[in-house]
Amino acid sequence: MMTEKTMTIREMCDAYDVTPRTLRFYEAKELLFPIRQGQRRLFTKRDRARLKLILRGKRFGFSLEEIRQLLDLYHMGDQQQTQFARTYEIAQERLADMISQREELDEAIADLREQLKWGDKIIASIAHNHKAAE
Amino acid sequence: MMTEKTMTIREMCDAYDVTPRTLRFYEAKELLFPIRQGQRRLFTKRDRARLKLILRGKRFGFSLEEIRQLLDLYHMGDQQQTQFARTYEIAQERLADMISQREELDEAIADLREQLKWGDKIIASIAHNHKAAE
DNA sequence: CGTACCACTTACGTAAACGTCAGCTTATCT
DNA sequence: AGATAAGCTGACGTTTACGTAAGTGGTACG
Repeated sequence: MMTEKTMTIREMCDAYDVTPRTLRFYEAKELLFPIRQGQRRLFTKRDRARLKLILRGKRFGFSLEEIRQLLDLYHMGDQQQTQFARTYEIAQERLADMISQREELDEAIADLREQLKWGDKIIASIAHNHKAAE
Repeated sequence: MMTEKTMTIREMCDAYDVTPRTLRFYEAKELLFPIRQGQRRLFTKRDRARLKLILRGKRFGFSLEEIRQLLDLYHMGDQQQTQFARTYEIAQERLADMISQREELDEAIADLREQLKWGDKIIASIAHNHKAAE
């Protein structure tokens, strides 16, 4: 049982391509909970997992507040079950969101592929001008 | 050939669930180009198509500026081909983005489904407490 | 022991994406 | 004509998600 490999703020920044400010900001917003060694922050495996989810959430256009709610679900080992039902609901909504988002994404990809095909034709017709053999 | 059914700003707001301010803002940012009848804006079919894409883009976490570039592609029937190559590149990048986002989304959905399964177990164990038959 | 480096806190600044309010037209109803 | 409603143009306010700078504290190195 390795005693929890922690990382400094700079290691985190390098590993996840974020700024120190960002990590401190996330801590202030209670998205991360690095432990302290004196003043210094030490990020645990748990923080790293959460950060990954945060960054992923952002790419999907979720706000940090929405992400925080999601994180509560992903973690809630120690939480009271009082609010469990509510969190569970939220999760199901999010799941539905994601699935419909995926459908939309599929559409968008198809659309864009169409456009590109159209673009290919144009390029071909332009290339036709200075058509050197081979 | 119906002479282009246009819509007022309010009709647009109702149809797409946005505020007037939002539509004016998008016009200012050159995302929409409603025609004018005196002062009033009249939104054409083209504007509606663009708005749909804008809203979709937002759900994917694109910025309005990124969306504007995408829109340029979707439309460019009248554009000069001078910058076509560049736009084409951008489109390909976006396509790649979307595809990788789609993969991530699959992952996220799978993860969340796992969590929910786990949640089901908890709910079951809670329900076990006040287990009234039927 | 000086200084170079990291990290920390506090605080003000900023870009994006609208919200909100005031004051002015224009069209419509009565 | 007066009132009501819809729309318009500034212009300033707000929230989110950080950036940036100023000043402080620990510590490792020559």
